[in-house]
Amino acid sequence: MKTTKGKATARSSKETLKPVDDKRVGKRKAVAKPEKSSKRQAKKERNAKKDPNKPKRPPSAFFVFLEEFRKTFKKENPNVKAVSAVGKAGGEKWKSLSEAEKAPYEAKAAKKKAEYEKLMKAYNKKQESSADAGDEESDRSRSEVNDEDEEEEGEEGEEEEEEDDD
DNA sequence: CACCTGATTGTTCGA
DNA sequence: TCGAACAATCAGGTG
Repeated sequence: MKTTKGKATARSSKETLKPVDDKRVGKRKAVAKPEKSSKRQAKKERNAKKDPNKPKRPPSAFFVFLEEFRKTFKKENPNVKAVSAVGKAGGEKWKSLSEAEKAPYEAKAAKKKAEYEKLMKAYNKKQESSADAGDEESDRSRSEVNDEDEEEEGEEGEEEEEEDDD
């Protein structure tokens, strides 16, 4: 367990309790290797192409919020051209939001994740098919999340808590 | 000309 | 269990 540090993945317990920032990765590039430009940010799948259909990670609630925030931010700050500016402002605002406010974003992120899981299945399948292709259909049949289950705004009825602290 | 970097947090996979 | 990487963005900077 190692609670002494547990700074990372502290979310399991209570990240908010202790400052997790600390710039753990600072620039997600040094940490492990202080030197060496190990900064590979996924380029443009140009030369990557390592995986035929590697599903891109779904935008987290923060990114969903950021997307909208960027519009607003740029709208009020069309002069700002630094992506870091939006990131900082977004991050700050994000922390300012209440769970209820983040709920809609999380819900959206949750949906993306659901789709991502589906893609992952296909992705894993593809890799496996590499060795032996042929029965992918049988296995996928049951594994497949039903053929056409478009829940859409179903929303399961969660969120919408309406905290209304005001 | 093309790719990398910065900056934010969250999520996800791998060892 | 923990860490490291990557997701969008966008313009500037570098090889």
